[in-house]
Amino acid sequence: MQRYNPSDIEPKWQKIWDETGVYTANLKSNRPKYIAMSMFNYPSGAGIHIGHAMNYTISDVKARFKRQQGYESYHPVGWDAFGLPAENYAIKTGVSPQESMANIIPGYHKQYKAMGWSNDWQKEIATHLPEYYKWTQWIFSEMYRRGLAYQDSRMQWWCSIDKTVLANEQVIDGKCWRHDGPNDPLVEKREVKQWFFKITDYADELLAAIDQLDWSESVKLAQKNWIGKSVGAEIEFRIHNSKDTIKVFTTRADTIFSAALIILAPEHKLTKKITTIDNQQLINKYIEDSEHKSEVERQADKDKSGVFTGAYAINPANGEKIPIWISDFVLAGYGTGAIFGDIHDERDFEFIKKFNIPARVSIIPEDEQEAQKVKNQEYCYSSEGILIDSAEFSGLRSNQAREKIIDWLAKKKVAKEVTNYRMLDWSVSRQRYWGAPIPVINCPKCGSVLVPDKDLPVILPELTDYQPTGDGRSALARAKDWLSIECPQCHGLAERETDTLDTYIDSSWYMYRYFDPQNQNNIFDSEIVKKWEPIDFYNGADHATAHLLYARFIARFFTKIGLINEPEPFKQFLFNGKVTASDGQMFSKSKGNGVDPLEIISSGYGADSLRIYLMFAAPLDLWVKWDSRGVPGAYRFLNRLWNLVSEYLESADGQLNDDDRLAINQIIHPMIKKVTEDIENNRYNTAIATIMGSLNELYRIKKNNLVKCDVWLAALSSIIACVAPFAPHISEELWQLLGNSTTVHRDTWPKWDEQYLVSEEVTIVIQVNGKVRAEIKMPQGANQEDVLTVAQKEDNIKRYLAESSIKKVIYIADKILNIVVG
RNA sequence: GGGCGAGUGGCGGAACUGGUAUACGCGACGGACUUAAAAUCCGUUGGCCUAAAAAGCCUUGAGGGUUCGAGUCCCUCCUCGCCCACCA
Repeated sequence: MQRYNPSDIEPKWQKIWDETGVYTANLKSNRPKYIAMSMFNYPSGAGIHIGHAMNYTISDVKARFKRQQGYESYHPVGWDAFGLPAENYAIKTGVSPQESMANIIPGYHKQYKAMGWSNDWQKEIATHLPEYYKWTQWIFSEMYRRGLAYQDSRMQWWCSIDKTVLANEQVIDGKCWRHDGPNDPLVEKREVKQWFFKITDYADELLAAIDQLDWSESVKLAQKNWIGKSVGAEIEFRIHNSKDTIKVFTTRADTIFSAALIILAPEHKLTKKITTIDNQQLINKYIEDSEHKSEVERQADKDKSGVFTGAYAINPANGEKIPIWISDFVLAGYGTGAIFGDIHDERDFEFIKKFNIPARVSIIPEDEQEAQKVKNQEYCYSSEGILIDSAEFSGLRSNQAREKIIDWLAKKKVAKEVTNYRMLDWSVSRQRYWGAPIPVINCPKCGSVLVPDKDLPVILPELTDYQPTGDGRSALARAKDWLSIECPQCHGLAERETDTLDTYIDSSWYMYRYFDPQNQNNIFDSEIVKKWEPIDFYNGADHATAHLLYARFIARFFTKIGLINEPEPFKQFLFNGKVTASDGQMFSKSKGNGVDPLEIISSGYGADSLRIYLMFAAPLDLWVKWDSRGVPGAYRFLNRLWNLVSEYLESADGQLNDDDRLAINQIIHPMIKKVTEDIENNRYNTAIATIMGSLNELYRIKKNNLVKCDVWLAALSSIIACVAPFAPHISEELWQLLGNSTTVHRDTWPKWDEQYLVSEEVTIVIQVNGKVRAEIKMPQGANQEDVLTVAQKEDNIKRYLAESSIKKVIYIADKILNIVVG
């Protein structure tokens, strides 16, 4: 037989799989279903890199494993094609994004196939195609019709390079996520009219459902923090000599009696109105400064700054007159944009001390000495404690007083219980070209009017100039023919909306389109989706918060409108690690340290070796440092498997004695069990290690005893089937060489036989006082007395027992005998 | 600053609910094959002690504790990584 040469067999099988459609999922099958997928890819001119190889192999192994187990297993493929890179490329070169995508995507097909991923190409989707974004637009319309999409003017992050609005999560360390280099500018704030999805309506249920998810813990936590629920009270303060009132949000209503001042965010609506003439100049300057101050500067500048407005508020709890200040550490976007400051909060404490604002203490610890220090205001006491100087609430514990004080203020109609979320509504407008146009017509008479469903999709017109207009509108404002349209309501002259939808919308529902990619009349056939939902396995190394949260939101929305049944789209989510360069640095184009999977494949090692290496190097949730010697190591393993099968095929027919038969079975069956459980539990590295170990043991046995017989055939078949999810090409080749006429990739997963999991003879470790002193062989299931009797005959044990007496014996069946002597 | 996670050979990493620490792979060393090299195959490989073996001692970031027995549980400390970061 020939030597193992991946360059021959890999392309051969890829072609055959393509032609025979082994990986085409029958969505109407009666088999149990399984769908495994990784976050879909953004096609760029660079092609796939080693990180993609990692991500997609993880879900491919899962899909293949289930397919071999007899599931109708679906490993879908699609393209997250809308987004800025293709548009920026278009601006630079004049090549339309539509054309770039048409050029780029076929290259990805080749690369995906070269990696041996078992994608179902018949159901491929791409978000930039009108047949897809028609339904992205439809989702917007449905949201609008149900009151979950609205338009509002907001201060928004603005990237001066891309000339577009950014969502909060697209601002990283004060810079645009696409331009975060040292020379890139900081983001600015601009008032922009935006479309929003009311995700905050779902905040509570999105939060509540997190605990039940079978997801990586770190991601669950990130989601919780992102939603950021906090329960407290909104308390209303009258302004002295004015009819206006200021509402503040607090989670510590129990500290209200020590309120020393009110602090407003500089952007707060009342700031300018209440400022007294004497203070106007300073206040205006402060507001102006903080507008220009970037988020980075605000954060870097931990030192508290602020200006007194000259106005006073009345504490509704005790009638005290307290000053109103402004400071940029108070965030306009959270709560009411105003707080009451008191000595029991670290930040307020700092502020009060810095500006010498009179303050007093209302919570003290139980310890008398400490209480005295707190009363002397030596440090900030922000923990729970006992109330003092708090009228009828004095003496209560702070955690109990909290609710009582809110009730009391509520009766006076100056407070109510409120829940706040860190998460804001989802800004879905983008002033960019390369996205799904928002299906809205702006009519001078009727205002915003939805494009009727029958006119969807609103096709994105091709342009010659893709540069945003710079006035805040996308390049679509230049497409005059496209822009002007008759209003569907009054039939007067109107204009189309020039904003496009955030690409996170495209990716928040794509998993459902996979089940019915060609449907022209509906977003998808609910019956099919209800059969296939939820996604059984999902993985990725990015997007722990935004994408997953938005997908969960859309799934809940779909559930409410009856399209699907499962409010949670992803049953299991694995947040896998990334691959970095050997020095731990991220791969990047600018560093030129990238590793090209296709180069490794074509260098002769093949995709199978690359796949094995990536899955073997470390547990899936750890980051892997690329090691160029890893792939050759994986290749050696596959080569050993190849050579063993070759030798078997060239050997003569024969019989094995009972001992050898048993020995081989006792290698293979535990392996099957371990590999099955490990893949199930996403422990691919130990699954591969187990197969390697078994192969090594078979090598030890084969020396004199390799003959063509049922036991060897079964052993080799099992090992090939177990390798198949990781190394699909070599296993298919060897499978066929062993005489099979059907593929190894369907219905071939071996079962283990319990009788071979235990051996008749076991090794028992003999310890004296917890230290290993001997090993003895005993029949499986021997009792303590027998083991002890045999152990006492061991020379080394005798030495230890000679001078002391046995005080106690601990026996763990078939494992350990510990003799305690004194 | 807050939260989460992790520290195991020269390296990546194993170790089930406390029960033979270092599986598997890489690297290194020795041998076979070869004119030679690569590839392949066989063997050795935590440290100390030893010519070698046996026996023994030490070893899972540091220190302490619980236990017959601790990488695993508890306490204190150190280091690293990731995420969030003035959210009232």
